[in-house]
Amino acid sequence: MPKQHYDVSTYRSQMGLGYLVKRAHSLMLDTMEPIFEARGFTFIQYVIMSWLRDGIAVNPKEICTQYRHDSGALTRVIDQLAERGLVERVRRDRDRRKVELQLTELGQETIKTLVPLVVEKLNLALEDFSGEEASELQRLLIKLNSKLQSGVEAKTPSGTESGPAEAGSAADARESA
Amino acid sequence: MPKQHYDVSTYRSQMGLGYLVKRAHSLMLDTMEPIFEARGFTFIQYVIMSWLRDGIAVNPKEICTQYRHDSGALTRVIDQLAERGLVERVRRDRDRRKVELQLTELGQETIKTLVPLVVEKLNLALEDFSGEEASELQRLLIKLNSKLQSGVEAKTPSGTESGPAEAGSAADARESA
DNA sequence: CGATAATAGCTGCCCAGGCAGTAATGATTT
DNA sequence: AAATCATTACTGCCTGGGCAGCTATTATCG
Repeated sequence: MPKQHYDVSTYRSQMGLGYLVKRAHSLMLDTMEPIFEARGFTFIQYVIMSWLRDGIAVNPKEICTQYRHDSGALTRVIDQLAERGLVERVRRDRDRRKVELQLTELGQETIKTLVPLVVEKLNLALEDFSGEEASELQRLLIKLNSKLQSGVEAKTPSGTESGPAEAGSAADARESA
Repeated sequence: MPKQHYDVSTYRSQMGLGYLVKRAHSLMLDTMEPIFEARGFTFIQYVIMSWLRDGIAVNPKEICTQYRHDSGALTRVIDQLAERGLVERVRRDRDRRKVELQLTELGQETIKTLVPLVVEKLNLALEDFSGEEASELQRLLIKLNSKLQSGVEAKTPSGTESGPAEAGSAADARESA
């Protein structure tokens, strides 16, 4: 049985992790987007270039899984970046299903100018944080993500899903009397 | 000058707050959505009912600002909830521009069955956390949000930014009973 | 070897959110 | 009181993500 960090009788959604994280995400977007918009980029475009720069990923698939982005949507973003000459798609003979993404010179220059702006914003967002607080926040988020990840993955096996879903709506709720 | 939590020369996007928060948000959605989907609801529908239950908001506007949700999108979600008889729109004479949202009996029953499931998921996500860690994560996220909020607000170009102050929003709602 | 499954990427379709504009009501100013 | 501005909720339109299906390639197994 899990720890009772939250209790049903006292739980209020405005204090829940879901809300806090959603709000942080939304605010983070609003904070960063002006940087990119002013230069004709979108946030997701920056993310992809940034990941390529850092060597985190070279295939669309890797970005999909690690950044949790839809495969189809990603294809279109890469199309945009390729059209603007920022990234290139390379087919390797090793596995011809895979596409290797590479930053062009223009792409490298671009990301090199964007990263400092992002770092500045991050530092500004954390300016009231002590070094310990900042690293603790990072550590706790990583820990949370790790746990959530395992929980999500555990639920993917085929057909173990209990409810047939739909149709029942709220009637489903009062069954346990 | 802001603290140098991140440095340009060593910054890697996979450790950045933006990524960690985005990932947490995405994973949180994936964790929670099965609860609602199996019962014919969406996450945002739950959120609205939950906020109404907790008395956090009674007007669409309040939900928009506090939950950072688009006004137009919210109208449609409320339409869905109203069609299913979960919430009602009430026009008060006090200010006929505003709509007061109320959970119907069905809505109250519904949210009463959903909240424990959410709480359970949250506790599960935090089961490896000590009490201190959990509250520290909450505190740091609130602190971060507060800082980000002020940063975003400061950039509104049009209005005089010296605090529109939004005279009486939550208290306003209560006295009209 | 051939057949089937699995993987990577792409395309089409649908839906929800972002944005701008509108109508109704209320507040403020003159 | 009239005029102007502000606020609230709603609507239409568009973009972008989620999902399912498709193709090409590779892996697995009989």
